[in-house]
Amino acid sequence: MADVATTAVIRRFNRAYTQRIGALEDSFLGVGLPLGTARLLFEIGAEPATAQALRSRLGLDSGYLSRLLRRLEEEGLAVVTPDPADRRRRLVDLTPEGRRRWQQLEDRSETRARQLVEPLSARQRERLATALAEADLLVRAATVTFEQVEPNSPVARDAVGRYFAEVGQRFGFDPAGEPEKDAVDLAPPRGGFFVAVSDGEPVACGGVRTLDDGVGEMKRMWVHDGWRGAGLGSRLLRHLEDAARALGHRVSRLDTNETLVEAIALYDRAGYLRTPRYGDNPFATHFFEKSLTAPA
Amino acid sequence: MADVATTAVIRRFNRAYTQRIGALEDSFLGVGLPLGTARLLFEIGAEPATAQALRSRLGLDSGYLSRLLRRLEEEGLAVVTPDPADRRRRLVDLTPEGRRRWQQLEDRSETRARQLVEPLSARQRERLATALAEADLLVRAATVTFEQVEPNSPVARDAVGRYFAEVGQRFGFDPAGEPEKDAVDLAPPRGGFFVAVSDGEPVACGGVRTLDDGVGEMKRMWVHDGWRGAGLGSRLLRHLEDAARALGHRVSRLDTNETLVEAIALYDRAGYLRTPRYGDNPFATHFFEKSLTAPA
DNA sequence: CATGTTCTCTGACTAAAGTCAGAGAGCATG
DNA sequence: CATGCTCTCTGACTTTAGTCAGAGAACATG
Repeated sequence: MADVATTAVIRRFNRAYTQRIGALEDSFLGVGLPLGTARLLFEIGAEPATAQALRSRLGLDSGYLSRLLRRLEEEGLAVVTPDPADRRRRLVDLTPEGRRRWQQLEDRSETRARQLVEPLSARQRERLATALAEADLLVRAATVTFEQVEPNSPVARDAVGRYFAEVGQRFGFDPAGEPEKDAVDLAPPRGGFFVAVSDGEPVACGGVRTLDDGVGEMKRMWVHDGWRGAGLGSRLLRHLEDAARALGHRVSRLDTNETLVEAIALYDRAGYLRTPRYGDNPFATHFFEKSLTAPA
Repeated sequence: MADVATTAVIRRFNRAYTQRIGALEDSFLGVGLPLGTARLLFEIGAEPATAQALRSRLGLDSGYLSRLLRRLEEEGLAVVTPDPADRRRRLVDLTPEGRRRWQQLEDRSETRARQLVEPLSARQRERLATALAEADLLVRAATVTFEQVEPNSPVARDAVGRYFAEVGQRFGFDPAGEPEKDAVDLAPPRGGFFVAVSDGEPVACGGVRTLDDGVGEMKRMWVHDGWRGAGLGSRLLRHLEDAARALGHRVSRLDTNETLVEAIALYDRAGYLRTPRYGDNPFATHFFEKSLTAPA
């Protein structure tokens, strides 16, 4: 029933908002380009890329994209050059004139947003910003997905690097030698590593490895601090548990440091039970265990 | 600067939200109708209407709408009949089959919304609902506009009826004979009456009349109780002051009852000063006055 | 009841959006 | 270096979306 209420609010909001802000989409109009072309221009401006990447970002047919690019070229707004690394591919970027047009789109969008809040008082604007930021966080968190990656892939190293930085700061964890072990332990066939990426930035990660036959361990669980309180941690944990089951684990263990109180609370909530020390992690002060076969 | 922050939040939200929920728009797809046609179907289903009303709701060209309607008719989804009251007009409604399709769109939208919140915990859903409801209120309030109407038009009577109901309840105001006076006092050339309508419902109203040469009075100021706290009251007041200036008023007066504490606070904030009783309104306990010519 | 107005519809367009089937260049591999 | 694969491009479409200029019926008014 909370469900029904929530979806009703969402839908009510959507109707009203898109009607009023759908106007924002119109901001793509009025720069003398048809919508599709303007959207492409905007996307290139946000991040120059290969034709292929643009196609997947915008979900376009390759023939169609080709024509749109031609049009932008003709208008002197974009340049398409062969990628030196692979000359089948094309690199697309904006010309100075194209960037000027892109800035126009930006300005237009900014103006619309300003017009929207213009009738509101400072306090109301603040309330609106707070509400939208909260909604933004929750919606992003709800739609983020966990991808399995190699532990030594760039995105994984990025995420784990942030994790190390944080635990280094909080309880002096020393990561010496750890990445090398992870590269084997947290990769198939005896482990797995997962990251959640939003807008190109890692926002959470975690891995699972096999300790013993049927016994696994969760490692490197981390959630971006701007993303805490949106349920990413428990989703991550559930995801890791599924992965552990797929690896044949019947029991899952993990350790943590007493300074990570949010993590400890999370493990408690998720049904992990305190257990005596296992292993020789000198930084761990708390140890947990959970059966993965018990009925939820 | 609060401005910049607010617009940044809005734009960040828009990008993320439309990307994820823009999916919601897709819900118009996949029912075997092109987007425009589906949108029309949806609109008819929400409230059957004349072709004219649909045209203005959706902003369509009359020739285009005509063709879209023809298409819905051919597919057996809608019926178009002459309006008995004016046989130039056409009434449009859905057939049972059309209503079934409409329900499909509804279900699809509901499903999307449910999928969105599915990964969230109950508490997070509640937070999301609260945040979106707050944003919804503020955005609606910010985009509502005041329209001048005749004091005895249906929409004005509706709004004033709600006002009377409320002040009747709060301090026993008796509206006997008032509507007849309003019909003259709050209409051009010596007055004006304004309502704000959102989704077909009046959400605020207020009028101005001429007491004396250069002296006006604000009357019937009311804000829907679901809409309080969003700044509608002060916007309404500013709007009425503009109208008063247009009528040549240099001074504006108003009275109110002590039970209406929010209204009193509003008048204080807006620069109205307490003044001795004027007129013979037996229900008024507080009297205010403000110069409309003084520099803001 | 003549005249102007309102409302819907049709015909005749144009531009945008999107699809599909190759062609051709460039790369990767055995 | 032949073969298959990947990536982009072109040509030849179809469908949507939207505009514009009347035509014709129905209403409103003097």
